[in-house]
Amino acid sequence: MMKIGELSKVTGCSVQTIRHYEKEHLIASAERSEGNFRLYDEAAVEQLLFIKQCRSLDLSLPEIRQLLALNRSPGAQCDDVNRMMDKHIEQVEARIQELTKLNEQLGMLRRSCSNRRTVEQCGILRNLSATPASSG
Amino acid sequence: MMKIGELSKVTGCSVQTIRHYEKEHLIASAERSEGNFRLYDEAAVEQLLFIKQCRSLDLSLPEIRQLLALNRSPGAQCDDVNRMMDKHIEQVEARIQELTKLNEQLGMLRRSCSNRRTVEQCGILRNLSATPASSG
DNA sequence: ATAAACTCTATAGCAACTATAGAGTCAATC
DNA sequence: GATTGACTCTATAGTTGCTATAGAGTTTAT
Ligand SMILES: [Zn+2]
Ligand SMILES: [Zn+2]
Ligand SMILES: [Zn+2]
Ligand SMILES: [Zn+2]
Repeated sequence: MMKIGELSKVTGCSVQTIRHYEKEHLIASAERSEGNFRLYDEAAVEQLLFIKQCRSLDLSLPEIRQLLALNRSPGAQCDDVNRMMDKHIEQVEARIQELTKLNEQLGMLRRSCSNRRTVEQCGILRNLSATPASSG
Repeated sequence: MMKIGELSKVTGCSVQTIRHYEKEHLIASAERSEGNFRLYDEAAVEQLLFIKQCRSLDLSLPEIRQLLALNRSPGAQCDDVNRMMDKHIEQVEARIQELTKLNEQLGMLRRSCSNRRTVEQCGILRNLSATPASSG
């Protein structure tokens, strides 16, 4: 059994993050030592690494909670997992599109200014001030 | 002079958002009526539209505050504006790259499961559980 | 006995809002 | 003139996934 500091080192999650996950019910309340310190075993390490892996894929804590629940009910079908992943992928792709469009607009705006002008003639500020044209 | 509700309608910013911008010093404290209602003129409309335009480009409130300050000091050079825009564009591009990579990983993961399996054999959950391989 | 290193709980902060509660204002109707 | 309804006011809490802090207790070493 290890204390929270060691679990933190082993998994690369900060101590506060681990406590945060406990509060959010992503990991079970740990056993406690006589002095009220949290005690963890190998299963906790694995679960925390699972969570970390999910977070690196930008899955939300509620999504991870759902995956963990499915993981615990082995009779369940994969459909739920797949639906969630599809939705998540959709959102990531939508965000990429948004940002790509944004990037184009920023590029155009940036090109409207050359250095060594004073702000009065600044194309950037002028374009920002202009009433936004119809988006066509 | 108009009250906050009309300013909200004209600009498409919510009433709370307008009050929030005031608290954050993006717009000046408005004049008040006898009954303590905020009163706005056309200049307020324009400034709010400027802010809205900046927000649609994902500029942060501090960045917008800086642009507004530059806008008010006409002798200033464009360099500051440009530096900020370049940095902002950099960050947007970095985020796009991150998300694109993420999207690839999610796609691979998603393909590791076909429907109508039970969770025990689920490729997604198994891959999430596996200790993350070196990223090569 | 004392210090260092660790842990505990509870709370506040981040970003840019959104939502709510409880109270006050204003114009119109009965 | 009392009441309704629409509007506004301030202050506060919630969103997301943490991070940082304060103040106290525990453990280990000297
Ligand atoms: Zn998601
Ligand atoms: Zn310029
Ligand atoms: Zn920025
Ligand atoms: Zn599956």
